[in-house]
Amino acid sequence: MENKETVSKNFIEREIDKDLKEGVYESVHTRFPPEPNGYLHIGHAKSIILNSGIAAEYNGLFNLRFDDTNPTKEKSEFVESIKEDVAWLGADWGDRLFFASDYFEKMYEYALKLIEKGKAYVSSLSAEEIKEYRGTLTEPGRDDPDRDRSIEDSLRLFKEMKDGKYEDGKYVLRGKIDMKSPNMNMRDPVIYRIAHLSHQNTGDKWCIYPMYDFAHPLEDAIEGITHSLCTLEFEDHRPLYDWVIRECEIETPPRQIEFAKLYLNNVVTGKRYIKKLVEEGIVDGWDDPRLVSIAGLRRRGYTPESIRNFVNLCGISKSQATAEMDMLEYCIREDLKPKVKRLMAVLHPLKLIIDNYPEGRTEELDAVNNPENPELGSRKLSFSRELWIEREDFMEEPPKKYFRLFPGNEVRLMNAYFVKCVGFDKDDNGNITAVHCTYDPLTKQGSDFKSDRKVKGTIHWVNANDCARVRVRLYENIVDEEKGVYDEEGNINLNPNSLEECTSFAETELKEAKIYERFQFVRNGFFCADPRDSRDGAPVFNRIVSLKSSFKLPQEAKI
RNA sequence: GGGGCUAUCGCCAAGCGGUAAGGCACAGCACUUUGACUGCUGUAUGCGCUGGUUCGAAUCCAGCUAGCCCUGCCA
Repeated sequence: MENKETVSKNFIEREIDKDLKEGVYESVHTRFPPEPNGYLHIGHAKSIILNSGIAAEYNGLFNLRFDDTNPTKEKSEFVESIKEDVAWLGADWGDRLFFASDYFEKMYEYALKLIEKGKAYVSSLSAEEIKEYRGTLTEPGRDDPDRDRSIEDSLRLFKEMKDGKYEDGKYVLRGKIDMKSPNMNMRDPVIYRIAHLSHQNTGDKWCIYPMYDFAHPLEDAIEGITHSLCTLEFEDHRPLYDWVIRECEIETPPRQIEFAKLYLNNVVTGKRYIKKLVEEGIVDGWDDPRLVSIAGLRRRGYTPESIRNFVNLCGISKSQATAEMDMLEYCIREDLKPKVKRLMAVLHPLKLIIDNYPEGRTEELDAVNNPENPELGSRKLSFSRELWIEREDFMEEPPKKYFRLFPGNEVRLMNAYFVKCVGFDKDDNGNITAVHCTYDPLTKQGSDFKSDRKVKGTIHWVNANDCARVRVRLYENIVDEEKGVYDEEGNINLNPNSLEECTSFAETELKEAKIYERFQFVRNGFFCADPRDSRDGAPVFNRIVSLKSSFKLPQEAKI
């Protein structure tokens, strides 16, 4: 179900075509370089799918590389979760799983080379002083007092930094470029810093670590990356990227191309905010189904195909894009439509009594699992005098154009009979407790019953005497749509109704639902069971997407 | 006297000098054993603004305006 009909190429593909045509590169090699400091979210999915997709499209290679050059933020626990998510999305890195930290030795040698060429020097300025010397956006910076330190001195000092002779912050290695550059990144960027910390991959072997701007181009070069695709905020870094490549005299220079990040409307994506939600126990964790982390989407029931399709649908450009949830939901609907069984269940039950159906009698009915896909087979349904139907499928006083059950009206019970409402029971509080109807045996499903009797509504039901009790979690938007995601103080607007768990009834088949197996049930949703959401061994179903309904109840109508 | 990038329908997005693709969303009709799905129809005389070049401009030029990013020993 991939949208392979790429009518026109995106701007990155056009650039690559040009490079290939001009012989700049002979083949294509891309990479996804996450820092292992957190969980992946929908935004990362775009990069993963773009990078791996480009490689596949051009018969090239794709690497997964952990950009672990800062031990203060990285943890190995994230490495596994990232690998899992990338693999789940279908990106294939083959045997090319790398760690930037594996190149520390080579990077160190390149740094030595820069010092020897007079292109880098050891600075003894403090962090505050460096900031002060850097100038501002509108004022040029001033030269570092150590800028003209001799090559021999810098070499000695840098080696001593590496040997652990100095405490954190004492010295720093800086590239010698241009303190007056309008591009802040070019004002003698720090290239190496001292950090006496245990690294998740290299342990205590190093106490100096390269900065991103120095490390990243070298990582790309070492792996033979041709096209280094990253997000827009690195555009200003490209001159520095190219500077490193040039000064380190890389024979086959990789090329950095930037694209716009993907944001989703009305969802919380900021790591800081998600962390707060997790810490305050508002959500279960990083994989809470209400979040758009890859793990959350997976648990919520999204398929990798649906996410890939979504990313492709969004497209690649350089203008800031905020996609709507509707598009993501469309993609999961499209993907699941032909793949899942369509079972029945009722979320908010109301008793339906068929007055003219013999008491104690039970019959079996056949039901096709998915009319669009015969391969999914059929199942048996049990039918008897008392059923559960959806509360909103009955109205005492229906508004105009309501064509489900109301006194005097006839509807079809899906996969069963026509049924005509003949009355209803109310308790002392005026609540409807049961609906009475009569059925017409001639209208049994599958029979060749024909008549000019038109029935406009078809409703779902389950046998009250033989059905599964299931729990369903209904997810609403995690934020208040009216107010937007954040208020003026930066607090998240939480919708208190973002999660509703209700006890419902479903076909018995759902009781033994396999993990991650998806069903389409009740007139309004796709559902998915996740092992973490099980209660007493029974699966809890998550409603992941609403189907569209063109009938909206009037506001004042009561159900 | 900062620099870089972006600007085409409510949301994405094609277009690359020859007279505005497509998808999502929305609306209407038809069909229907899910008010779903499917099918058909409709939706920018307009491409941030103002000028200019041209037979012809969303596309080229000039000047504006708005938004995003950059002053980590983060990535």
